[in-house]
Amino acid sequence: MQKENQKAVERIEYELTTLIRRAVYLDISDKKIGHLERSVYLLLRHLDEFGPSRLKALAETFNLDISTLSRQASAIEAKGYISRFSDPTDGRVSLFRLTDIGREKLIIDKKMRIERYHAMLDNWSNKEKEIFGELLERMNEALID
Amino acid sequence: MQKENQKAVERIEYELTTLIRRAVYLDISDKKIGHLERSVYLLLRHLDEFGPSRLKALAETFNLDISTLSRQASAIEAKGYISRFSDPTDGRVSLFRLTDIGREKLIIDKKMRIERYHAMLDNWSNKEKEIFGELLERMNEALID
DNA sequence: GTATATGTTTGTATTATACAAGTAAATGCC
DNA sequence: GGCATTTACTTGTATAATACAAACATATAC
Repeated sequence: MQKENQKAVERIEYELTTLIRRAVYLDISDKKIGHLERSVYLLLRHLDEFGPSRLKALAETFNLDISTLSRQASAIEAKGYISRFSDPTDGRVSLFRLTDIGREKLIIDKKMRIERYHAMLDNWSNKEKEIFGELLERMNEALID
Repeated sequence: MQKENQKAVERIEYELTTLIRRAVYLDISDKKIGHLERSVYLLLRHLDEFGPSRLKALAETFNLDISTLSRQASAIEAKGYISRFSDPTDGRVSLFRLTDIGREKLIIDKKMRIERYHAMLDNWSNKEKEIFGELLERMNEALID
């Protein structure tokens, strides 16, 4: 029993490292989904889901340095996908929110991504998809220290 | 039914992007597992599993440019984890194989990684771990174009 | 009202990467 | 059997993402 368990965990370790390599590649390559870079997609999605946010919070969310987020956000702002406004209660803080264009871009890309997943998981049963989603979510919880 | 399916796929898309971000971070951060960088770990593991390999094949395996692999392999060679030998049937080809030190390092890191997964998945049943491994493998197959 | 703390931006260095040019070896053709 | 072409790899160069540190702006505490 312990041995079975051992094998299963080894398999998860193996498959996860492989998955990360392939999925990241897919995002970078020609076959990349949609128009938004991975980092942009994630940032827009976060703002869409959780509402306006400031740099420090975004940096924590994505486990990146604030300076990195500062540049990313400026670049995305320059593209017009997000806009900056001052926190009325604290003049130091820049808050970012999705623009209409940004939301539009996000919706388009999200749709394309989800369609690609639909196609990839074509031959999976609904039950399998549900279980996979659930286990991924639990894995993600486990990944937070 | 279709709607359920839709939701499940959306969840998979969401959880996978999150998982990639977190898992990659974990590899980079202080909490990183073992001593080997992600790229080194993957390369050593590949040589261990599939035997000696040449640059071109490694580049294809990892979806990276040959020049990138050339530098990576040289760096890993300089550390003494892999060694280079000439293909006896083709003088242009450099083949790489694990050294004893490299194998040792790989085993240590693999053990640490698997232990971490064990700890993270502590409260999963064996059945859940098995299913997750299986679904990840199928996902990986689906990710190949 | 000054010292300190906080939020962000900017300067700089590092790393991973791709693409292009160069080098060495093999293959093909006459 | 020697030259042209192809193949495998290395090296030069550019770019992008990142972290860390310094600078700057605003807020808070005493």
